[in-house]
Amino acid sequence: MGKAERNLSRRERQIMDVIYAKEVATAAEVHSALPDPPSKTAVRTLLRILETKGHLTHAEDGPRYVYRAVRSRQRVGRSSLRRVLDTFFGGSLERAVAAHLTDSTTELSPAELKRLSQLIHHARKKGT
Amino acid sequence: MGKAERNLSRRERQIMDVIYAKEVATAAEVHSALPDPPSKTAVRTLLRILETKGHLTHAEDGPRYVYRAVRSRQRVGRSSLRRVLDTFFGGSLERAVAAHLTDSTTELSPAELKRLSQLIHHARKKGT
DNA sequence: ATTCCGATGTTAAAATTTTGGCATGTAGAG
DNA sequence: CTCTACATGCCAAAATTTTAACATCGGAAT
Repeated sequence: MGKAERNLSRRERQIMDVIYAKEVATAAEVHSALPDPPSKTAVRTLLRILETKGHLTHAEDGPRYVYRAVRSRQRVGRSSLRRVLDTFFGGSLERAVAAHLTDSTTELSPAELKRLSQLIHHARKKGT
Repeated sequence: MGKAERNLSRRERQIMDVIYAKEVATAAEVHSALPDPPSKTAVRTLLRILETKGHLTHAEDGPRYVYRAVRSRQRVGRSSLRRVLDTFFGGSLERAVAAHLTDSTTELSPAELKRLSQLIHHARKKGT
């Protein structure tokens, strides 16, 4: 998690999360995806603030705005993942994967496992 | 990330992160690990608040308190990981791992890759 | 054309968060 | 024993965050 994300307030972060998850969202969509949502007006205010701070941009879609994150999902995702690894798994991807696999609520399809396996296989070859 | 963590303020979260990363920490340690640290008094106040809210406990070590998280690192780590997967990687572990492996700042030892490989291998056998 | 609906911007009050001053207590050095 | 250093608890001020009322604008339907 980068410097930028660390300085977001709680609501701001919740909103950024919604937008990262959906890639793109209108104020109404953000509103309905928020936990304990405040009024729609309040959500719009936050969206405008986030835009002012440079975290979001919007495009106009007819009468409404469609918001999108400025920093790419890939980029922020990577640093968020790293933060989780560092904070909870001693920086180890392996430990994180182990924890995830043994999580009872996790369901991995055989296909996904296979792709994962190939991924690791590739990395091992490369490293050698 | 569970309901509990979602309701933490920015500073509270920063402090919880420090404690999860170190497993255990004194007020002074938390203070020196915080980004843009406020006064030590301010940190102690936050620690007390977090304890009141049930997120931390302390044990006495001579004259000072040693704080520790109430919810286990494993447990919170799992849900934090899941939140990152859901928010940035469409819920897919595979995509997250792919992103992590191609992250230029990532250094994985051959040994870790091997263990990772075995981990997946196991999961595949089990799933079948 | 007019009205209605739903969108946005502005602004300021309410609530929460964040901070540190001050009082107090205790272990350890001299 | 006394003094110093550093710890804690309490509390209230300062700063930030969060909220929504109100004003406005524009498109769509009657």
